[in-house]
Amino acid sequence: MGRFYLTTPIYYVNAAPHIGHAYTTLIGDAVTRWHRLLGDDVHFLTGTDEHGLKIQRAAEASGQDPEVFAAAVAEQFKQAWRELDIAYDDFIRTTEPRHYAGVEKLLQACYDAGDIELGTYEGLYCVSCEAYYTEADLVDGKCPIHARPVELVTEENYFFKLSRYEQRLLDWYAEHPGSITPSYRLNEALGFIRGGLQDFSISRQSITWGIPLPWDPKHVAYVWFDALANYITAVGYGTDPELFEKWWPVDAHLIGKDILRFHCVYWPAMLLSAGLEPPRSWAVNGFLLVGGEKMSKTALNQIAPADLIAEFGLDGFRYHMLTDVPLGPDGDFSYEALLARYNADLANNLGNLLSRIATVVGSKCGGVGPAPSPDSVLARAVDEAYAHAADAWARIQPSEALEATWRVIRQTNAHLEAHEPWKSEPGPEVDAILGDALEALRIVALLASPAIPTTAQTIWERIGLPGRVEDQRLPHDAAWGGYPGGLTVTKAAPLFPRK
RNA sequence: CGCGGGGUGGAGCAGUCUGGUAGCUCGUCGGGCUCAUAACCCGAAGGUCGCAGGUUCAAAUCCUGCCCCCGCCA
Repeated sequence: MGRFYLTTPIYYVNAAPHIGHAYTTLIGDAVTRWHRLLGDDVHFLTGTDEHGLKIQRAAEASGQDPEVFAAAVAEQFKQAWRELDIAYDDFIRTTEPRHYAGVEKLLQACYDAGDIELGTYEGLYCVSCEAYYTEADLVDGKCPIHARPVELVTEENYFFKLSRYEQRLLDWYAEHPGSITPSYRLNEALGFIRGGLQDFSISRQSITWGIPLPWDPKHVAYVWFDALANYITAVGYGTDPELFEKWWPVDAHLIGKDILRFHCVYWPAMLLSAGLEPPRSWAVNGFLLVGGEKMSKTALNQIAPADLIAEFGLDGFRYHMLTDVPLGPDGDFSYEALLARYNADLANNLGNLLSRIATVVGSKCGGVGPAPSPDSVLARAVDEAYAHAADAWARIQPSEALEATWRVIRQTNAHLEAHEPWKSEPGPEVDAILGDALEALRIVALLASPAIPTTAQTIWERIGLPGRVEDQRLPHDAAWGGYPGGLTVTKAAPLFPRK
């Protein structure tokens, strides 16, 4: 029991939500649901990043105020998360007053610490990246990422003196070696730091769509300084000291490998400068690939979660995303994998198990579920699965946790096969076997609920259990023997019809 | 010699740190069952663990060299 604060990146409102956003957000949702089951006081934060030149221009192009433009896209994200049953506790938008207040305080704190200084910057700037490039970076004189022309920009900027933090960051990571997972991402961050850190520009005069610097309002905060701060402004930095005291430092930032540098180098340095603690951990996931190919935003957008949900159900989609895409390496999304996973794990194993149990309980026990036997061989299987799953959830590895959980389902199918209760006359022996199966199913529903909350609740009710799965408490309610017996078991339509 | 990760039966992965009969899921084939969503259970085939050397009684695992793939380099 404790408190658990987890964040997703805040998503930039230049694009509508796509399956890549959904992937990261689903991991956060499942992991925080697990922590709620543990009884932790959970805070799950997501949100939108709404400032910057790209948004300013996109808004102008569509003839809208940036506020209106950003608000519309932010609403799309909220809608997408509703459709995926994302149980976030807070959704921060960088245009909110609380964020302005917090960013101003953070800027001022770093400025007062002497870590922000005025300088001049001239460089080749890509509007899409909101980043400067060197000649060597360019491909055919154009931005290597967007293949768009860069602009020569000269302006007076404020710089954050990141160069002063090289040793402090190395020292901090030496004391917190497990803070970045997978561990090779820590190596990347360390390699980057050891390579020498350069001060980075934190303000722009050329932009109006942003947060003005408190001591020099001609300048607007550079988008990364602004965006990263969301993790503290959302929990009261600058507005509610008591709240901030409760939640900071964050337990885990969920990030993509593309933003490792900003999150694991810039961000802790900014926090140290402001006298705040760095995050406790970062979990870095790879990109979502389609058919093994790195995909563009356009390709990402062509995969509509809504269509997949219509075909496979919300939990079918959630399960696939959490199972087939292990956190760390690049994941591969494919329709074929989704279909195979759905049929094998959800229809054939989990769904079919409930069906066969319900039928036999109906025929051999009059539809009343018996209690399990205390010394069932399944009890040990469940204990092992719980231990493994709990460990995996703690390491933010949903695929591993679910794999451990699904082992119980296979073992329960085998257990039924070994004793063939459908062949026996009703009696204590049959009751014990079916009680064991019902108990295994109860615990599976509980352990799988962070991934497939709706289905877990349905199973719970079909086997006659009262209340909500989400109100159970781990580890107590995952212990063998919790199914009381004497409950009505309902036979109904398959949970996951085969496709 | 920029830094780092990886190459294991058809596919995706574990095992490598702490050498000792190569494990898991899917797929394929055979059998069983017929309670169940043509589902479930059991069994089998299939790998010289990237290549070449070395250490050792014994190497996927340790050492050396090479090939290939990938990530990071503001």
